[in-house]
Amino acid sequence: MATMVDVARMAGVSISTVSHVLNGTRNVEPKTRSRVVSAIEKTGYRQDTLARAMRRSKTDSIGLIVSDAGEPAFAEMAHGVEQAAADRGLTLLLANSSEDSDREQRAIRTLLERRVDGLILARAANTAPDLLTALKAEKTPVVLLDRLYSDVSLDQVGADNRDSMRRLMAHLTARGHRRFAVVAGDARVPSVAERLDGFYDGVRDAGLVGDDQFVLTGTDDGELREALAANLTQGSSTAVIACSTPLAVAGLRALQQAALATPMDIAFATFDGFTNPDLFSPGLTTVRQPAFDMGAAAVGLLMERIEAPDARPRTVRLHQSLELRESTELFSPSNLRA
Amino acid sequence: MATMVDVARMAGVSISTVSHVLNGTRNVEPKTRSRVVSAIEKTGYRQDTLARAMRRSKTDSIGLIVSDAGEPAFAEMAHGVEQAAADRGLTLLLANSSEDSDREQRAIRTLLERRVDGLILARAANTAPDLLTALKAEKTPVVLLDRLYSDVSLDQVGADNRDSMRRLMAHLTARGHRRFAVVAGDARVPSVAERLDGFYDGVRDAGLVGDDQFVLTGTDDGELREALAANLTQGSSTAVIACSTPLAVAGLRALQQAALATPMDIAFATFDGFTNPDLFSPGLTTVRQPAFDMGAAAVGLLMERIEAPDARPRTVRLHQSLELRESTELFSPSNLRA
DNA sequence: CTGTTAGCGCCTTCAT
DNA sequence: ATGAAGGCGCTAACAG
Repeated sequence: MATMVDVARMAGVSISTVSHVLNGTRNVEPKTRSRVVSAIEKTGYRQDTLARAMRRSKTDSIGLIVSDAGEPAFAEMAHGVEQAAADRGLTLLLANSSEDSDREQRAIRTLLERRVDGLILARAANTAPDLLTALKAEKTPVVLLDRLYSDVSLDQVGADNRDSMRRLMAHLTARGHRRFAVVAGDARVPSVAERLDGFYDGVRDAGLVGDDQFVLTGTDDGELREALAANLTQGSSTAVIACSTPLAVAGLRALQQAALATPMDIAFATFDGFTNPDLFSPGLTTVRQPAFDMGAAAVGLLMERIEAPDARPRTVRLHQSLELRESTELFSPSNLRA
Repeated sequence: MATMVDVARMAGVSISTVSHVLNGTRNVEPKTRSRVVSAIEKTGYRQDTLARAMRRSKTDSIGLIVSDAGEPAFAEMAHGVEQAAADRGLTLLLANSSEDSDREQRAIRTLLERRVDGLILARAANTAPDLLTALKAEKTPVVLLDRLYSDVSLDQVGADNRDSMRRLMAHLTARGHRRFAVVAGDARVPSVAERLDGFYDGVRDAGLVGDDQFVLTGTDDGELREALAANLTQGSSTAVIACSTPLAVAGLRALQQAALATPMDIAFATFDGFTNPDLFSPGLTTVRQPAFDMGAAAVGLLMERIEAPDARPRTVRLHQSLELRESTELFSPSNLRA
């Protein structure tokens, strides 16, 4: 592999001249420049990013750690991050913690050792709180993605989970629903907790009692499905809300298991469930997360943070759209009473 | 940030000793080692991967370029690559070409400049053939993923597309189907071409005529959908096969557009369509691609190539499972004739 | 407008 | 069992 020395020798100049035409960092006479350029082509020279990064102490790369690369929402966030990074000439280092705080810890360390210019973290569910404070102590800028904290002074990008759930609840309660089954999942995950807050907002808005509601939390999707099926079989709820893609799957299976048809027997809605909720029968009412844009926004905040390390940290929440479809439309409990 | 010099000074040893305890690369007396270890902890020293990589000319990282990070299949391959890489202590650099050969070119260059130890490429549809030969000239090992060549001496990991399609066809022709609509997409994509080959295999197996079949190729999903809807409205086909996730979406929409119900009016099958094809009504017959395993296998081949640069290139094809569901079961053309 | 030179932090051969 | 020192390829003063 040719180095700058080879180029310099062939062009009959010093390596600093080569460096400067490469980076456009000072004027060089047109004809020497062209000599250098043709020498670069002739030798097939390519910059060694490693040496360059070491010297400049800047790698032009960012790291992204997601908690579950298998979930469509995170895949799409990663997509957005990659795009926004590439647009800015940054390379993306991707790691997956698989919801495991140890793996997450290792990933953080690895990426930091690789001297990424910044780090975007969609943290695992069981991350120890002090990780964040440790992270703040690093000089590497960090942006939290999707899973936010209320009490941490870091840049964050999330969605308006609480408000979206409240809007969904307004829709459902307006149709007469009074008893809900919420398949929430891991309540340690902030986005889940936010959605639950929104749920109780909606319960209160409608003058209902929180204790009457069936809220399913836990990390074992199979157990959640069983518990939901049992609840549904008893006819305890008239509407089901699933809070993620895997839980939407679990929810639909529970409906099958309980032999209930949507929307005739029960209403069904999902948070961030499927990419094409309209293709289901019935079409699924869905709160859609702008995952791609969230990823892109995280890169934006990261860049701003790098520019201005001491600016006040910001939390950005993107709007989720509430898409109403047949799964919550055709049926309302009043039908039953009639 | 502490460096080895700081650690060495604090421990009262030379930096070479520090290096050797760090890498376990030669014996050091237990008590000096422990002095070094505690100095490392006290200083919070962390290895600088950049300097290390430069010196060893080995980055412990691999690059992955996918043609469309938005497609679930590629997201899942990326997931598999990440996992397999992390298991081996390798960091993943991810780039997305968005099916654009220029972006792909740039991504390759970028990753090569970052001196990845190896490169996995799911190439774009319109990649110039000479790119591959150029890539072969590089000393960096390359593995082709999903989109293979028959005439290139590189390691490759794909799926048994041709055979899978043939099996799907056997299933359909056994049920009496004679006229098919295949939503193929971009025929320049090798995996698509392989599936078409398998389709014609199946046509021949059943003693049918290829010219009677309706094969839709092209890059504009909207156009494909319209053309399919037109074909279906005329009742020209009794079974539809969609060759990718976006085309499965287009296909289902075309069915809606033509006001045809599956499986009563028409059979529908998809290659690599949705993650949970059983949740659709009716359940969708699907050839499922082992995307995660393909990604992992690519990392495996890459590692072997790095170990043995001169071994004979291999092409690995993973098995796709044919999942039969109601969308091709309940209806058969003989019903109509009866 | 161009060249010389000192490191960035680390690994590794060569001494001791 | 340990140290000294060269150099990986590059950028950025500092000199002319």
